[in-house]
Amino acid sequence: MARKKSLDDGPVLRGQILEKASGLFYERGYGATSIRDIADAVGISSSTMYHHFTNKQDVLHAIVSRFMTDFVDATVPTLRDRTLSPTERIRRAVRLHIEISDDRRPELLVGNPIRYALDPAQKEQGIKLQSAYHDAVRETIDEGCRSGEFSVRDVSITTMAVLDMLNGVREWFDPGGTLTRSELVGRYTDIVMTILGAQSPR
Amino acid sequence: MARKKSLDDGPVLRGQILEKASGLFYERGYGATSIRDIADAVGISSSTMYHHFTNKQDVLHAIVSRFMTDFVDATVPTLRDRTLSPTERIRRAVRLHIEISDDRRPELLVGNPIRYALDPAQKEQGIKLQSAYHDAVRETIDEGCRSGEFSVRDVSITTMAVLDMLNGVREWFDPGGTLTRSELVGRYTDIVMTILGAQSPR
DNA sequence: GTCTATACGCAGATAGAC
DNA sequence: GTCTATCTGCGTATAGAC
Repeated sequence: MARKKSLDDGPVLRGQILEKASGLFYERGYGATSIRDIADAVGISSSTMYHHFTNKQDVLHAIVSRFMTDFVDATVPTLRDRTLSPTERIRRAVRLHIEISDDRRPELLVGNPIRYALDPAQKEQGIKLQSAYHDAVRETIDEGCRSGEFSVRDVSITTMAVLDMLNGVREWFDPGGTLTRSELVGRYTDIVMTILGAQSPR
Repeated sequence: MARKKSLDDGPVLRGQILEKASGLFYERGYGATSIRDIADAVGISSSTMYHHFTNKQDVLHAIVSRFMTDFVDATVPTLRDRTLSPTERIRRAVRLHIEISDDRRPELLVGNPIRYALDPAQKEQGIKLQSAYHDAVRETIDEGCRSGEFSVRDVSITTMAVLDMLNGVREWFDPGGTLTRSELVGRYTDIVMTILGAQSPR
């Protein structure tokens, strides 16, 4: 207690802005959401927005950047954990990928406008983070092939196929439907293991 | 020859508008492209745009609708062709899916803003077309399972996994890269057959 | 650090002549 | 069927007081 308000409220408000902004971008799209909309949702004036972010693009970038950093931090260490077998690492990554995609769906889907809305430097940063994850998956699959646990014809193409499969889930999975998330994870883990030609299906 | 200009130019101009519009939407995004931008690209005035389309949303809808109709027309008859084995039907569908996605990439990616930019009725039409394709794939896989050609645990989930894998290609495949399109089709066909547990890799 | 007020531009869309 | 001219609103972004 007794923390100074000024040292705390800034970050807190910034977080609130990002939260409301991702929700609005998710619902209406980036282009259809105005700075005023976000300010209204947070309960501040639109000019206050410009005190915390330089412009609307910066808000988008902050959302994407934070999400992707969190995603990489959550997955890459597991994929790089040499105390686990490649099979086990991939199994865990499949679960994490699906769970994070589901937990933070708004932030994730906000990524769609990235193609147009971010400037080259911002886009570059996103691509770097994405590559860190992709590379970790690719190298794990490669390692599994060399150890004999996996068997695939082309590691790079197979990696992209697996990642696209996992990324697609966010577009159609309904958390309120009859298929539970953990069942989905189970099914997808099996499919991924089949693609990788895993020897021991368990 | 000797066709009346007035009977021909309308449709032609409409087609030109759709072509330029999909290119611009693809490059800059739907939100960042104005009616004036499209009109300038075609070489007409912005008000002429409103003679051919009721509004900007209508232009987007026309692009998406035309593309999806063509896609369904190209794939579903093959998937429903009972003179072919399920294996052969899926193989052809994989090829068509990848080739059409590549040939008409701008129109396809324009689909991204659909989530926000189209009204419910327009969205509904798109979903219906998409379902026609998805259902055809699902039923072909199901038929292959019943005939013993395929073996999967859950037909619906496997169908989504396969479709997501195929849809992902458009995001990363570079037609000018070292991997040729036909090699890609070959690799993806193999992967799909692996997922489906196809007996004869042929 | 937050506000009110406002500049400024551009977008979608329409009116009405030819 | 195409144009020129124009309306109208909204969005980003800033100035400057408190």
